Amino acid sequence: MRGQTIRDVAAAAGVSTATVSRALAPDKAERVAEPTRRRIHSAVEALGYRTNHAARSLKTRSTRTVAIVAPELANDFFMDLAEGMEGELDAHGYTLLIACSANSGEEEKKRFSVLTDRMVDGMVVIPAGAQGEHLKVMAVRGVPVVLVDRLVEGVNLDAVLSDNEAGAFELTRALLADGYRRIAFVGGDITISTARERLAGFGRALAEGGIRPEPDWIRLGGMGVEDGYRRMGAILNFRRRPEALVAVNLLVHLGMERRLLEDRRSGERNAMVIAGFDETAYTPFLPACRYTAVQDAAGMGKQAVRRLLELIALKKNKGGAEPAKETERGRIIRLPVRIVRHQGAFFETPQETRKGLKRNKH
Amino acid sequence: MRGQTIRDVAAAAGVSTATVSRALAPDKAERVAEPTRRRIHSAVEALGYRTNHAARSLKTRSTRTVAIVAPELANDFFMDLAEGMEGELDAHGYTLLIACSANSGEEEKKRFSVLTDRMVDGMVVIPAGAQGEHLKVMAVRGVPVVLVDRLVEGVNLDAVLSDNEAGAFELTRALLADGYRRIAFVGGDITISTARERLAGFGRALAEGGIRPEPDWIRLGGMGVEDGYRRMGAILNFRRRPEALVAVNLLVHLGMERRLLEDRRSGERNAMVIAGFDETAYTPFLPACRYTAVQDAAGMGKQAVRRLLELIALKKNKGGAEPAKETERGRIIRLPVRIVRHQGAFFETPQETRKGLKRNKH
DNA sequence: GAAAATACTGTAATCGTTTACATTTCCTCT
DNA sequence: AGAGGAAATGTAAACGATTACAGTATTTTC
Repeated sequence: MRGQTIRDVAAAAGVSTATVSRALAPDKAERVAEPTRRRIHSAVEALGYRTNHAARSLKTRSTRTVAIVAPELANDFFMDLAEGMEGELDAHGYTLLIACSANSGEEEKKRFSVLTDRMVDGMVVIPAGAQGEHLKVMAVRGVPVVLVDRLVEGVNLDAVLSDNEAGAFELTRALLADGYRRIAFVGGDITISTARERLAGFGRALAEGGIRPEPDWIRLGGMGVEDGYRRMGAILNFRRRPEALVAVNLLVHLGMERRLLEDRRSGERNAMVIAGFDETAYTPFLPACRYTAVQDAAGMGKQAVRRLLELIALKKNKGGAEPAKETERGRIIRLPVRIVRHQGAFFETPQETRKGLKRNKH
Repeated sequence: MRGQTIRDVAAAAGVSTATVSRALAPDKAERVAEPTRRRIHSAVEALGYRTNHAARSLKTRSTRTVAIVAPELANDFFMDLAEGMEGELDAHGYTLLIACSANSGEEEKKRFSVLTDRMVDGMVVIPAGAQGEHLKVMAVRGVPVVLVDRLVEGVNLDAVLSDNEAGAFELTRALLADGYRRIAFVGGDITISTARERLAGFGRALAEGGIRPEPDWIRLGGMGVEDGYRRMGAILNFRRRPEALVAVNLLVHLGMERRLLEDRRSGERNAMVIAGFDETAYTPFLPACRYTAVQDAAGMGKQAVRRLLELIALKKNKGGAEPAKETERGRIIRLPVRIVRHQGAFFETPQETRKGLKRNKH
């Protein structure tokens, strides 16, 4: 069992190793006469031959492997993304390697070097921060990279993003359409492109609705659960509270809901509604959740992989001499988000819900 | 930049390639004189040499890569597991490959063959079903495999499991201690070891509490959200309802909560509480959730990797002639679960909660 | 019908390591 | 002092594929 080589197959099929190699090549439809090909394939079958990828990689300088580098693995968005990637990769005979940057640029850098050592053909990166010196290095070295979820300052790498601006815009507009006028924006690290875009969409919707944004109601800062929790706490202390809130992302949203839940447990009856990004199997249980802008994470993974495979092919053809023409770099693919309406768990009955709201119907 | 080989390093350091190779070997502390080693390392530094893993793998027949095969990627348990694995692997200079079996044994088999082709050194598998002919093949071929989460009939592979019996036992006992007497068990595909063990723990707790289980209240069948939803529907139609429910797993639990949420939306005020397995960031929002038995998924990943690395080392030493001595196979590691009490979101105030329950304090 | 193009196959060098075996040097021991 | 051994290093043959180049048979072209 140990060690059926291409030579054994060649012998069994009565051809040379070159022919076997050609008959078995994955992408290039090498010209091998049909009968020969059949003979080779049955020899392969009979001997149980399996091509040795290490040897192949050594020669071809490619591994048919791409990596995903994410700040953390335990994260809904990431999982869906990975699942989307895996599907698309598998269809092209590639395998997925995963690495976790633990939310640190330093760690991210280390992973990159390990991964390039392993000769991954390319990588999809969810950047850990807003900076990316190390990413620039990749770009220069000519390692195919596609960013996902957010952009990084100072490097023009290809990226697959959601249409964040439109998402936040639609979300806010939906709230406006429901009659809410006093709307706040919660959370968001403004150094991160995603947060900026979403805030921009929020602003545009307000403007379009003829509403002057209240400065106090734009509570920026942070992208984590804790941040949402704290910002919500601050808002609850306002004498003049907003009726509706747009959360910058899922984690912030979650923190906000947590805070509201506590408040409710201590007897308060707040009727604020939240519009946020992304949904999970648990969204129906979020007490205040009214709208979500759902990113197509799996689709993003698929697109990212497609683009990455393009880059890989491109590089192979150009022999890697130049680190990919600048003109072709920095392409950004935007995927639309889907707005979904929810019945927050607090709104037990439509009656209660309506009662709880102070709508200013216009 | 393209192609600094070990030969270049050898030349720069004034030694032979063999010495360089030895100085750079990862595990075996090959004997190389200290000054030479230093010279080599500075040459490596100076040239920016990076070892070519494809070449190394070709010679050593190992890739320092292990794979995780899971039924689906988008799953809380899996993510934590993967994160645990990744950490432990990284510490040993290994990388993680992920593959998705899409809940199909057929697909799982395919993945196995792709992975062994890629020469992963071993794999951690969350089995897709209860059968595992293909897994048996692995065992025979001598590919190191560690199962996680559940056992598979007819193969005695190593496995890392939670102490499911104890978990269900403690969960049920906690309910009993709270005064609940009418307790049901919901969901569970009895061909799956995990479900069997949990049901057994449930039964033992009832027995110990001197309670004769009501046959109608053991609603087996399925391990998914849909199953929980349906079973819960059936239970709600009983004339004689249980006061508390033990869910076989997180998905079933989730389905049950969904059903309850709907019921509540239509005006019902049910006061049933649920005890289930695993918790997520969303657990505080689950309306009826009173207790959870939390598996240490990350810990399981870590343990699985440890055992896997042991198996890999073992195999290397024995030269892979025999497919690992039977006596050493089939080791099972059980990790304890942690019982956590929750404030289901339905129980707005302790008063309401108490009112809602028909307790039979003894 | 000869030349040129085409289709298929073979020969053998090569990718960059590892490692068995050989060699050299330098102790240690009787 | 010479044998025996240990320690450090070197030599060179693999590992198992790919592919440039070359060769042969079969068409196509004019």
